[in-house]
Amino acid sequence: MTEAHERTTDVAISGPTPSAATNLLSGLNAAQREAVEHIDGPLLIVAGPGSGKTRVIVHRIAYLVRVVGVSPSRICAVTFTNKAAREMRDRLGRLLGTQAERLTAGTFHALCAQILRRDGAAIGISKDFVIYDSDDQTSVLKRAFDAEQIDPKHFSPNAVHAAISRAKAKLIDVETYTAQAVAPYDRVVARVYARYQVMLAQSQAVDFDDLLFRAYVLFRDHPEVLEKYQSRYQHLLVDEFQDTNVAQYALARQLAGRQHNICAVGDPDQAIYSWRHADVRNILSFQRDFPGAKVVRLETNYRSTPYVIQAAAGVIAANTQRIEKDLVPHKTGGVPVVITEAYNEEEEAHWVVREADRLRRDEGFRYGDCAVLYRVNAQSRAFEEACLRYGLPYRLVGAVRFYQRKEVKDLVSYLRLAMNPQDEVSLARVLNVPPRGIGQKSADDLVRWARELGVSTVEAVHRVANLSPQPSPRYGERERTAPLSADLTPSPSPYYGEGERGGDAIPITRIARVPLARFSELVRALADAVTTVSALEVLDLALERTGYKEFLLKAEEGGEERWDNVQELRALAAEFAEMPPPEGLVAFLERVALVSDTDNLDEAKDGLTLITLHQAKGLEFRAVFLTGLEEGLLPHIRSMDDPQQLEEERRLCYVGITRAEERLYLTRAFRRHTAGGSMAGMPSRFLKDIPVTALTHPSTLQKTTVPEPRMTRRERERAASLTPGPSPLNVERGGAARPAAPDKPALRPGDHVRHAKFGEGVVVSFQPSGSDHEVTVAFAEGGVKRLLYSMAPLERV
DNA sequence: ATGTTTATTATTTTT
DNA sequence: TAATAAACAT
Repeated sequence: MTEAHERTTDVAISGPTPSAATNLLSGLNAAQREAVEHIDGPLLIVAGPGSGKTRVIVHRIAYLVRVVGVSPSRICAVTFTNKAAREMRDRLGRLLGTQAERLTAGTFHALCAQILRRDGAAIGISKDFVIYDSDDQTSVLKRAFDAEQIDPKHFSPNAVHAAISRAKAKLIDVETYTAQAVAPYDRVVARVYARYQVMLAQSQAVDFDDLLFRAYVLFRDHPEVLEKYQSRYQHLLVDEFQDTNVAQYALARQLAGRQHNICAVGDPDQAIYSWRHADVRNILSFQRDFPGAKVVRLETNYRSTPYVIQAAAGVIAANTQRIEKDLVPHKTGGVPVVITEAYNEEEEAHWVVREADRLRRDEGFRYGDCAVLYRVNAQSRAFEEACLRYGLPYRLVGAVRFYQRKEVKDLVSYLRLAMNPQDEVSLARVLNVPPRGIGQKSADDLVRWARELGVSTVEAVHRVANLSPQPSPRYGERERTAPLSADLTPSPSPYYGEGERGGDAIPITRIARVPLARFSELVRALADAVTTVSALEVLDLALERTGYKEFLLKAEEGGEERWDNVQELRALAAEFAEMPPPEGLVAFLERVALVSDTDNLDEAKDGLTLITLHQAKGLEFRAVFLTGLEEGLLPHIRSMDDPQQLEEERRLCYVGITRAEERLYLTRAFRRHTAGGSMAGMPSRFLKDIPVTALTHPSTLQKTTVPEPRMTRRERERAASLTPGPSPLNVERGGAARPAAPDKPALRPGDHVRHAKFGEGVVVSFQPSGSDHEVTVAFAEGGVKRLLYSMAPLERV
């Protein structure tokens, strides 16, 4: 590559910079430079939080391209989320321009889907295979239990599912599993596993785990295919390496080939997905499997203040199974970490929301600079309610996932069915949606009949439809028919057999024939459309022919909103309109299956972010509220009896703390509503590992003291009863309870008010609530709202 | 085929 | 407790 060419493609160079190399290395510290400049052979980057990891990755790729002369199309970067892949490409685009588009960047799953789509035929995978998500998996599993006559009350389907998933993540196939299964429980799992795989094959489906497993098998059994990819990708990069599983690591090794140009980036202290079979030991294996690997440690933290770093270091240092790693703060100054206790989760939420509002008002923060982190999704509720009450905007991440919504799944199922009518899960889902007179009874009969004939369910649908060339106009009329088996040639089913054979003939006359005939027509029409029109048009055809819009809007419960979701899906489908008929739909379905909701976090909107600790990985915020620091919640009760899991909880806490750039608040509730009652929880053990020096600041009134975890529950109760006064809400704001907003006159029911956001309304009630007043207002538009008097932007009209 | 009652079960969830 | 699924009755 010539110097002149580099100049023209590099948007980052604008001055008289001597060369691409100097330019790409400037502004990097010594360790970062070392990582960027390493070209040949294995490289392991151990990158602490906020150490400029992404910057190093992006610069290293740019360096390979611009200085070493590697074509971007010969570099493969594997990330853990689609969002991370997109970010990487975007940032690379700023260094390389349009060239960056030729880089392969994606998740392991997306990459494997692509490989299997292209070369899966070698191991018997159809080009039209469908990807089953966890809901789909559950429904297959249910049928597998049924077929194996295993009582789901006896063996938890969830546990069996987890066992199968774990096996796949460890590259254990059905045969091996069966051979190893000795204990009665394992034998049950083995049976279900076998049946489950057969059912997936029958539907031409693969699940998430299969994407990895099958790609591995393809490479293992077909060296010529592997060779193709090995020679294409000269350089391989794996991000978030600490959270890869055995299958993913095996794939990485296969792809790295003999050249061993593999760069793994990770941080063992941030390994938080072992429950999804990630194995931190991959980091240790890396150095064994790639002897002579260069190891670079990035330990300078550019994100957080020294106070935050101190707190983080204190927490993580208590882990025993750990490679010591220092975090050196680059920033100076800052504000101490605040620890606070609220009486219950409601007050915890109020306190947090108020403080976030104060940061915005007094300290130049935006709501979007603040995030509330919690261990379990259930905690989000209190914060959501508090935000609503204060009229504070918020962004709730990943609560109801877009692609899990009923309406979206329904329509996606129609598209999948259009593409691949063998897809049993999708067929079962849409058979009677919207209701078309095919009830549970008819559906069951249909499926039983299909089994008996050894054909797929769609095939059975078509056959039923053909039974009556001129469908009787009156549905439900029972007529005698000629024996069905005569022209239907039953054949022994490879999947269902024995038990069902020789039983009574299925009373096919009772099957809702007319609706089935119409459904058969619909499936045919959709299947035809697949090859002739775009994904969007297929979707619109499905919408039109099913009357889905009317169905949604009629089914009241938030029909409008659900229709909006459909529109959103249409918008996504429109993005694939350019592609020729079958590929567009395939690509669309793949995107739907492999894209997570976190990707759609709307960063444009200003609002307090409510997010789980797991989802917060990789993000950063100026102010972080790490909530629910109680024994049983963080660490979670289900992790408390296992030292390994306990260490993971600690890492989770560490991840949370290190999201903070400037402000860190650690909150807990003395009492919390949990399953069936209210429990007083002890302060989290992690709190006592936070050095006092991170908490104290001479000029701050630190009302809350460092927690005393050794106090018994009784003592706590007593202590609480002795101080019934001000809630922590007021503690920070002057120490004593004070009447809320004394400058405002009280409101009375019947008063007319105007709210900044909700418009005009009438006061319904005005009642004291703690140190404040709760105002209930009926707004002309926007319904009845409960607001906190001191907070709500209300004025009397 | 639909609404009503009872039963069940409740970590995290990048794909 | 509370949310949802399955079973049940209408």
